[in-house]
Amino acid sequence: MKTTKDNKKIVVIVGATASGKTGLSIKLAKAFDGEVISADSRQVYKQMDIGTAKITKKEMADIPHYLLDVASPKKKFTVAQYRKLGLKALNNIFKKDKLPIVCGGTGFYIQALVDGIVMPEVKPDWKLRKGLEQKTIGELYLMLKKLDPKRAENIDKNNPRRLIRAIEISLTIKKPIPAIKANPLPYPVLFLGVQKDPEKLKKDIEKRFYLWLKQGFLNEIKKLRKAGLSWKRIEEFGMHYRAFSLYLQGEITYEEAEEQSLKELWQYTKRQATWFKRDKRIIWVKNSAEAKKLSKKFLSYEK
RNA sequence: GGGUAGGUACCAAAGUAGUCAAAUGGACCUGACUGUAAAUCAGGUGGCUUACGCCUCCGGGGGUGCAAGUCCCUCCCUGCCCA
Repeated sequence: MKTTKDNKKIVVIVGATASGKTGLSIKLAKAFDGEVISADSRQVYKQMDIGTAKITKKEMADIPHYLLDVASPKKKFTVAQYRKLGLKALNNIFKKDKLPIVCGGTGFYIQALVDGIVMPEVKPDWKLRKGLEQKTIGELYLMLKKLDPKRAENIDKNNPRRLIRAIEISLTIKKPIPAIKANPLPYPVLFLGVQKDPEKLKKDIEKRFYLWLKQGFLNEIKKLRKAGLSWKRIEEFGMHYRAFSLYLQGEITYEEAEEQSLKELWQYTKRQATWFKRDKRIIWVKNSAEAKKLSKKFLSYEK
């Protein structure tokens, strides 16, 4: 089946980590002549393969993939860049008359791309941040209120990270702050969610985690270090990257690192679930057959 | 056997007479998330109740006292030190 120029559609695959999104994306891509746009905030980085469960060349089975390895782990990658590159990839795929399959676990990225958030690119200003970090959240809030009353209205007042970023943005793009407006893609989108029994999911996460370790996850971290990343930066990647950085620095034991990783991996899947739960467009499927059926139906009608 | 420190809610750990259903951290649950998102943040976590409130609770038992997690006696248990 082929999509045609005037029949542009998008399939989105979401789900928890280790739920089987990747496998499904390949199946759908093969069945419906698609190409994959990854939506994963850590797989965008080069040199982070094992710990991000990045799809391998072999697994790709010649299906083109986008938004993988597009950034240096030294530099911060943001949603704004994701959206920009994602849009480009989308057009690329449409140009080839193929079906774009957006697949990943970073709900925020998917939202930015598909539902559209217009945002100017603002690079992190480390000096600024360092200064702001000294302030209390009350002070930060007041500051933001002065700079951008509108943004201050609906920001989480207790969240220093968001406060700082908001200030940073309004300071560098000067006034007036562009109202962030939703700018959804003008194409029909099918949202598929890969569902897995929680018990099974937990087991699979664990299994995959130990596989990473066996595949040399520790070496991956060491390589990142050699490439010049600070421990602090590696810790920012979170979860097992943080836990094992701590271990390699001698701050916690290996066992503690394992335990902490597993714990945080699970907490992460719960956060993902919370995020996806509220998106009522997502149709939850239990297997690829179901997904194929739904996709077929979705793709068969003309726009 | 002697000495000593301790036994507090799922865990760790404050509290040493009233303002304690009991600080704080973790874990867990629920949730927010339109600019670091694998990040960050919020709320909840003895029982019943919409709520006011009521009941149960700080190793066991017994006291003192208007009032006890907090004081006294005793028993049990744990750590450490000396035998």
